[in-house]
Amino acid sequence: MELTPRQKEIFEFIKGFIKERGFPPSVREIGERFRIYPRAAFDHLRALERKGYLKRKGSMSRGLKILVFQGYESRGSSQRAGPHGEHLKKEGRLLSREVPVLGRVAAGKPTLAVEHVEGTIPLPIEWLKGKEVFLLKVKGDSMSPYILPEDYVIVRSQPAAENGDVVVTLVGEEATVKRFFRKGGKVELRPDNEHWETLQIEEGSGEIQILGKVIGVFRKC
Amino acid sequence: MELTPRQKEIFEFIKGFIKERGFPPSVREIGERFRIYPRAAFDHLRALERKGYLKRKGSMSRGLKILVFQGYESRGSSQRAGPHGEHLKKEGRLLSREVPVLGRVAAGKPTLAVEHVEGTIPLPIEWLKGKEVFLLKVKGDSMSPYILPEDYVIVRSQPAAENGDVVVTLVGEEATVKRFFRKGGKVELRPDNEHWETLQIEEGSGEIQILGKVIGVFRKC
DNA sequence: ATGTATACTATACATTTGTTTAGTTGTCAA
DNA sequence: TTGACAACTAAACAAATGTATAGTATACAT
Repeated sequence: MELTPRQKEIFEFIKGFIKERGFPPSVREIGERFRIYPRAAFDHLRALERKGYLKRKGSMSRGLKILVFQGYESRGSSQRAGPHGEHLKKEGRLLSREVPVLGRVAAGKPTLAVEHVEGTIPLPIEWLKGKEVFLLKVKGDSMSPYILPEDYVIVRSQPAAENGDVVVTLVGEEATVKRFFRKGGKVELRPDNEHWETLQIEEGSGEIQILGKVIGVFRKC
Repeated sequence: MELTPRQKEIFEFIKGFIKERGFPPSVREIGERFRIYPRAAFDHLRALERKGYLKRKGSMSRGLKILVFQGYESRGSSQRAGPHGEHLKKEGRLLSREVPVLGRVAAGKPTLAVEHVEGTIPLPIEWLKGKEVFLLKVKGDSMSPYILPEDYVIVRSQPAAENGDVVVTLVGEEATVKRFFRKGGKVELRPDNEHWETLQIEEGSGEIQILGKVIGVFRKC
């Protein structure tokens, strides 16, 4: 159920009010803000409740609870409802998922051939929605100073990339993190650190394999 | 200012109430919970406000705003075995904890007086063991390229630092991330980015306040 | 001994606030 | 054209709610 522009306006005001002051606005405060009568504001609250954006608790003053925070749920999307590695909050909402940290990445295998899983780290589930993600502990300083040795990179499994993306690729036996560029028929893997050399490979030669795109960095000092 | 056991009990109830229902309790609801008269509950609210734990907004119904989220002084023990924000694995082992993301940090208060909690992010509990930790979303590029704008820094609450530590300090009204050095009687706050200037302050002048040490960085690309 | 702080009872008052009743106006689809 | 919905006005009611007045009892420090 979508909101009308007016309802959205009012919903945004309520969210902002709570964020700023720590408690929801009263019916009259909403009315004052939009120069409408309490009854009109009240009607809007009922509409917002009917559409599932908030809940009104009985007839309590300021008895509002925001239910929808960003957009909606990705309805019917690929919520990886795996049986393992998920954490439940008391209410039952998913908040984090155990993401595997891969040591070495096996050659040949598509993406997640789990030769060496060094452990797992819980990550916020919002950052993983609908994605197949793994972590990699970075060894070299080829992407310094953007990514430093010992950093964990959060990698989204995907077999292709766009110009400028930071990718994890399998060159020979080793997994490396580089910046990806395609120029004409050639693929370039550029390090951010100038002390390292750019790799140039013919496209489609099969010499490299893109494992995924770096969508985050995790540094534990 | 420490809370009495009774005040702590009531403060915990208020925090739990907000977390569960989305809005603060009324004076009478507090009274009913503890079987005391509205006036007694009201007195407790005034005590909690006087001690800086919450703020009452005028005479508005449920006009409460929590200011202090994590325990009091971390004198001695620290492990906040709070009932909220923790995730349990199916076997019952703790793996992650919801860590608050602070927007602005209030001046004056010891360490953890919080103006705006923008949300929470689950972090691996092993990284937080025995520490009092919060997150801060970085705004400027003064620590670039080590820390970039929009990065989250993981901050361990502590009132002092050692040379070379990256710290979060309160200079005037604003919280800034800089590298800390002490030389003779002067404190230096150096940015990694040369385009920014080093701040020099007399030690013990009270002009700056160390909020904590950066123990991690979180980048969502 | 006196003052201050905590923690409460009991009643009362004045708003604040959610909600009701009773309508109007405009849009848009069946 | 009829009906549903959105978006409102205007006034009123009853309940919820913050707060004041006026006290009691206990603990602790000066």
